[in-house]
Amino acid sequence: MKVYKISEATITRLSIYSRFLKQLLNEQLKTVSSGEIAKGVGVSSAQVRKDLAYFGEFGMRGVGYKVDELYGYIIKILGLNHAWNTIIIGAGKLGSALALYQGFIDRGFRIKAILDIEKKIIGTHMMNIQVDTIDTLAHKVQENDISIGILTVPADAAQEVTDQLVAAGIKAILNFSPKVLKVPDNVILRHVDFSVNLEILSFNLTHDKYMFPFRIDS
Amino acid sequence: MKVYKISEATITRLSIYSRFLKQLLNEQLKTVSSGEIAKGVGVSSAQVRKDLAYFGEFGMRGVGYKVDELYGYIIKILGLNHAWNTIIIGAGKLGSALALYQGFIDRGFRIKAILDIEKKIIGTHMMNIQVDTIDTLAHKVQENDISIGILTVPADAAQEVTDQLVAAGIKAILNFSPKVLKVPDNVILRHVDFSVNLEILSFNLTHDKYMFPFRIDS
DNA sequence: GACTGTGAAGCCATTCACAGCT
DNA sequence: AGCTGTGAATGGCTTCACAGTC
Repeated sequence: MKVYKISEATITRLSIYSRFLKQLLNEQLKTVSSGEIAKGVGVSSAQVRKDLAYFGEFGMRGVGYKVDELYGYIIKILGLNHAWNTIIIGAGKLGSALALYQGFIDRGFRIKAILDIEKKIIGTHMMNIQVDTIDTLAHKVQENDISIGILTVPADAAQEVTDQLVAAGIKAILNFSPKVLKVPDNVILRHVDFSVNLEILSFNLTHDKYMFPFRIDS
Repeated sequence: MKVYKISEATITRLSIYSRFLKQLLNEQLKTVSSGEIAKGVGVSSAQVRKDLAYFGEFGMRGVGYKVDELYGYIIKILGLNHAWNTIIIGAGKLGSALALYQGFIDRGFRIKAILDIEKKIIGTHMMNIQVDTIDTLAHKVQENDISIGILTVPADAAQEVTDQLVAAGIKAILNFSPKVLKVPDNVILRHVDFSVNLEILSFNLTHDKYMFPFRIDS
């Protein structure tokens, strides 16, 4: 049996393809070629075909892919054919922005709890969820069968909250705090770092085209 | 003259190293080895040395790096030795979260304007900035010497606002909307996509360890 | 002895180019 | 003729391993 190692880049693109296909579905298109997908999302057509080929043969030679079928396959590959329960820790501006983010709901991510330590936030409502205290964390995770924790706490609280999530049996964490976190091997961790993204822009604005023609000290 | 192509991964790590070094500075540490940096941020020590070696010889064999010096070099490499003026388009929850984000201010990113189309938001204040209408965009960009646009508008408005930013002479865009944007070659574009990040977690939770042992249709 | 800087090797992802199917 | 699926080639990033320096 052939075993493929799928790169993160491939998964990222699959997610983008699926969003593009959804748009085509809304426009009632029946079939689409790898070249059209490529053009729509800004990659090469060979890349599109390679990405899909890891998972099966979804296309028809000479024709392309059936939009609805391909969309269904990718949703299944991404594991989005069922809902995921999530918990948000940190009910500040960012936490509430994420709680209200329509994109999550559209893709089957359900926010089952929002926690904070700030007394004046606790008890307020976001969507139809009441913000609760951090010490209910383990209870919430277990009671609601939560797989994914979304971290929007300040950097200095991030590792402690992470440890609590891990102890509560969380399976994956999406970290928005500007802090490198340590988790055990069996917990999946991703980091969305706003400052890093701006700093990459800063680097590119400063140096143009990623080329560094001489050493900084020369 | 040797010309290096610097990878985005290297730049990302430099940004992370600099944050770690700042922490060491606060702790009054004088020197640090590549191994200690590596441990602190979760990469290999060879990786740390390679990343730094693209830009110069900053270390002392047998000793390590002087923390304050190295921090200064990286800040300069990243182009953070001066301030960057930015504009936020979209004053919803996410836009205001970013406007108030301390991490941006700490690293020298100044928000000079916040725009929206919603009548009831326009005129309100965030930090000490008054939210203004979208049609002041070109004027704001030019008047305030703005290099970076931060996009937090809904997907269906994103390309139109992008075109306006480009026309106004923006140099770089950080896009938070779930939309693939087209910009000319001379404009730098980055995409922070919340849904994609959650969907990568979903994929990993579903398939474990990135291995795909059989085709989806087998 | 400790740690940097770096060429070489190894590994992984993307692109090429074409055989094969409709 | 058009488009997929894929082995081979290419290009790029990371790790290895060690000479060089303090």
